[in-house]
Amino acid sequence: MSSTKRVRVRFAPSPTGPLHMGGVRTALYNYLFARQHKGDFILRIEDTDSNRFVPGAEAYILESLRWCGITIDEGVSVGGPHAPYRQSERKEIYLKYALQLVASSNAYYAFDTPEELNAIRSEAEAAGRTFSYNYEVREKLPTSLSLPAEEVQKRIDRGDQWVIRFKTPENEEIHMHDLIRGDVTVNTSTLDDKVLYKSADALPTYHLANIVDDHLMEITHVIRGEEWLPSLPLHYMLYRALGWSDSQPEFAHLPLLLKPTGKGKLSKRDGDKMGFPVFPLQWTSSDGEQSRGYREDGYFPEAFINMLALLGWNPGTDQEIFSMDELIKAFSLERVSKSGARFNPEKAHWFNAQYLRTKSDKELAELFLPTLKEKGIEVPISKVEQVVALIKERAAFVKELWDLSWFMFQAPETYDTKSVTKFWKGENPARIAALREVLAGIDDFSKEHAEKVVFDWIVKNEYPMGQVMNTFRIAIVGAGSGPSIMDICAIIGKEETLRRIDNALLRLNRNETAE
RNA sequence: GCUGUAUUCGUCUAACGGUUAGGACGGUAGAUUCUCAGUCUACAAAUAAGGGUUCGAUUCCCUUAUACAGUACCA
Repeated sequence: MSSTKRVRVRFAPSPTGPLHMGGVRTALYNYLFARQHKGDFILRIEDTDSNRFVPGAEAYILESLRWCGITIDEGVSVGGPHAPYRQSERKEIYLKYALQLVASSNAYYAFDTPEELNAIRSEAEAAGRTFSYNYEVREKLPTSLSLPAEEVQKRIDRGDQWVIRFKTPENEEIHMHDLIRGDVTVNTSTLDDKVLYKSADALPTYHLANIVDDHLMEITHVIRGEEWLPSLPLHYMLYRALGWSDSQPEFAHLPLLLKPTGKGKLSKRDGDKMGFPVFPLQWTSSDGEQSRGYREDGYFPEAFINMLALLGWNPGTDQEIFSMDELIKAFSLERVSKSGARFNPEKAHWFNAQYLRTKSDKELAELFLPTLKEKGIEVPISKVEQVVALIKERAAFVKELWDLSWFMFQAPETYDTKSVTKFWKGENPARIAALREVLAGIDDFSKEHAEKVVFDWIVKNEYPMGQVMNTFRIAIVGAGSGPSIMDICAIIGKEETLRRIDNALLRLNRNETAE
């Protein structure tokens, strides 16, 4: 188990579309494992299915990893000693190994066409059976096991299409070990003879390419999604048949990410339906359909990563907020859960709020500036910092900052009807008019001082605090929300405070409300 | 169907045979003598079911149920 070999892991997505958050988590766990062991994190692109290739998908994967702070040591985009790292550019490597397997009787040629197989499958299905290409049928179908050698050669020479299938042994127990799940045993008779290589496009299938590349690239740990667990026996047999058992990597199969409600694993549709992103970055498919991304929705990459890390793994302590460096130190495959994790968008939201409040006022002010500019507001950055300091605990996203603080930058143009009918009545307007004169007499307009003066005045006159302050708030903000009223006044200044009161007095006493 | 994997509060999870089954998100209530938000405090909330093994099972074994995955010349 313990090896002195340098740890090398790989993330091997196939470029069939945008990388979904489950894929990002797989990449993250690989990355954390590599960093923790001072090993290498390799990015390999598994594009052996030419039919499913999607332009832009590879660039998307690269940009997603970059945004998340997952850096690639070796692989597509950075190169390395085992280049190329794109399987389509390695296609001439694989045939040799497929042939080697045929030569050692671990594989055989099969000449069935996809159409023929489909026909056999539907026929079996109609009869209530399932067709499996295995030890029971391989000698009855057109294969190099049933056909005479000359016939096989003739067909190949003639240019007939063929595939090479793995010759799965009959009735053998394969004992496997998984770092997360422990020991798993499977009987080979339940398996079928998987296609390893296809002449039609001169490309291997996933299984062969994966094993060959992992071996050639000296991968020591394969950390991948649970959907691969069923093919683990095949992979074990492949390593054995190729004579590579000694250097076979260790395996860890990660639990799946499930949708927030209902059945099944998280899918692209869920996000659109339930209002949260399933992709790290925004993605527009070829048919113009757009999917939102965590980045565009305003998530901080640190928050996204933190949330993802804890979905299926836990440190065994109560700590929940982790920087990437802390994750690298704390991560362990042993503490990865065995069962699927349902994704909870509310927790993602909470993580972002946590990260937002750890940002300095200066950082947040700078992030806020573009929005202000868009609204046509030109104010010194120092004022933006003051505002942000006051409201950052109320926000989860930078984009919420404006709704939380617009009244710090401009006077209300309308007044919330509900608040007005509740408070702008009786003696309240007259009290506000009187308060205006009190405020006009204050020189030190700091929150602390001005607030003391106002409160003293209210107490002295035996006014009801709530009535006065809420009415005051209507004049300043136009609605019943926001930070402490004197905090707002201190920021907008005395002059603006008085102006807003005058304006409210004028308009509200004429009965102008939001309607 | 078959094969495999899994199963603790609504959700993410802790407890590596002995705890009043812990924490977090979300929820509810109270406090914060100006609102909303926040914050603080409190509360509600779980071992899928049934058999074993054991002095003692969330923890080990078996059965059932349920969920998920795989069952492609896709990855």
